[in-house]
Amino acid sequence: MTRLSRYLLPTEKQPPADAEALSHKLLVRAGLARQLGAGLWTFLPAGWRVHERVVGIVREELDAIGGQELLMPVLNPAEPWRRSGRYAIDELFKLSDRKGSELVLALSAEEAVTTHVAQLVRSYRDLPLILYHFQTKERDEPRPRAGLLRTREFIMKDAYSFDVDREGLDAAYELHRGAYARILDRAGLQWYEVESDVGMMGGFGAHEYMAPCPAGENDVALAPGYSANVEIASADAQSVPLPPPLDAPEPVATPGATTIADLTAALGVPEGACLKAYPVVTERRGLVLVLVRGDHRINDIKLTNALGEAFRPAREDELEAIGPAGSLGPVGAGVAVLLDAGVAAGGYVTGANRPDEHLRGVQPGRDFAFEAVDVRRVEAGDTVGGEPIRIEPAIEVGNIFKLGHRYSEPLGATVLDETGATRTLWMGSYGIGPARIMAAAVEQHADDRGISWPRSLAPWDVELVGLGKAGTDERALAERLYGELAAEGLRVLYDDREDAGPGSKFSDAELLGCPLRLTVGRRTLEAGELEAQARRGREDHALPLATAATAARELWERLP
RNA sequence: CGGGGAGUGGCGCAGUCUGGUAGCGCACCCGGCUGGGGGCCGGGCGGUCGCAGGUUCAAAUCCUGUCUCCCCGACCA
Repeated sequence: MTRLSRYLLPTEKQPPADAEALSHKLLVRAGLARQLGAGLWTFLPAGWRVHERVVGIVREELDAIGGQELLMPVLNPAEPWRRSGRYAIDELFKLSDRKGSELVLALSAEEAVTTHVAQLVRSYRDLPLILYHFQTKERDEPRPRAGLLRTREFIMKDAYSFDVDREGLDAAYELHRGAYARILDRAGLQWYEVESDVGMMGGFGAHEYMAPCPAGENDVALAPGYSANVEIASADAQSVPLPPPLDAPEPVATPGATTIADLTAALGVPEGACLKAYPVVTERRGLVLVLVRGDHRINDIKLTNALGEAFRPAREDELEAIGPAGSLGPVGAGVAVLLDAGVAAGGYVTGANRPDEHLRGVQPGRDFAFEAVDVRRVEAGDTVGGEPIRIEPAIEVGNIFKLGHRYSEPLGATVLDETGATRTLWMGSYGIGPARIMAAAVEQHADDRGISWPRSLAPWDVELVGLGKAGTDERALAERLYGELAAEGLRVLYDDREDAGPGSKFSDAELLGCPLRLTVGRRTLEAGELEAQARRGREDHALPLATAATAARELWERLP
């Protein structure tokens, strides 16, 4: 019997002073988690129960697609990380042992799993293979934040697929998409699968699983039939009213005007009729001028992808070749020009590359050559396929990547195929964060009284609140009911505390958020009915005492 | 890494400007009452004021350094 009087469930009336995110406040207040240091969290007993319920769901669905669970160490030799090139990652914790051997704390397990597979799997007949584990990940985050949402140490389920060919990888990827959909549905989350950036070393295809909530760190762009991380989202080109075309660019004096806002004020044209010039420098291309419409913003990730390499903003001294900052333009710039696809044909106001002067009537193609790119940040109100886009904050609870040969190549994971030829394995990697699923569930379902767990994640199915003093008839009834509920297969938490009044017990139950609350007090005996309240919506039900346990189970089964 | 804020009992805070016996609420312990929405009465325990150095007759308070935590941004393979 789980008695609250003997259970470590330290609830608080007030949230931690420095907590900002709702899930951070509630997980602490409800006694589920406590912080040990920046980005370092302890799951208290009740919180760990929730975490392990998420783990159970993930495990079932991974096993169902043929995944095999194993366990690889957190502490890794540095050598395979050097071979894969990931030793250079800043987020990677590095250390050495007493002999001076270099070690790292794994931030995921591609190196470990690929090293093993390279040794153990030599034939195409051993494939396809999906391996996964639940293991602690260590990441030297520049800024941990928002309670459990971004931590330096966390448990992740990471799965890895191995196939002889691209088709095999595609099939494994699709299996995981199905499993992830089932996992997140079962966890009771609202979620989106979005296209995502593959990162600098990621591979060639990736999706993220996003649970919308205010504390989310990512923005997702959503429209009917479209969902993408804002990092890579694209939108239709919009039209903007432009002045009548000119036969040739015409200089205009713009004393002191160095920003788009200055220009619209000085010339009486809308922001969208100006072109903003952003000078950047890359290793291969050198100085490049990137142009977007004046009312648009550059998306750094899209620009990096368009360039195919990293970039940095040009320094003041590097601009002298073109013109003064504040009046940069493409005409006669003498450097390569990238033009955002959001710029429709027409005449625009641009910098003249001379102080206090701009050009109007500048037409892309006629007055300067350019390379067309899509580098602008999508904004709410943009359209895609004619449908309006909305942008929502969301927390990333999972991601899947097609890695290809990214790790199998450097770590030598190959097999012989049916013709005896050596084939480099095609890999995929698939992550999911149980603690983030937990926090997202809190964020999505909480109300002003506390957490409201979906049935699938709740630490207990039922919280049985016993009122009155120990030794009374109502307490005897409560203890008898506990046994009957357990016999119905329900997990029950019994609030038997002597030192808490009814108000405290109800408040704590609502804070903790078990789906069903049953109250046993003097009234229960007098009325011959058991009061049941569903946490979600706080709807009351009266259950006939004679069949209360069965009725409670049936009621519970109808809850979300 | 840039900007901002905070470290005073388990939690939330006041006191710092203007140096002079370290306080409040909750929690906790003991006793009693109460028993369907964080209840009441009485009595208690608990703090080298993050750390180090300095100024001073005297430092939570002033000065210097340092550590830690939070928020915004950058970053996030």
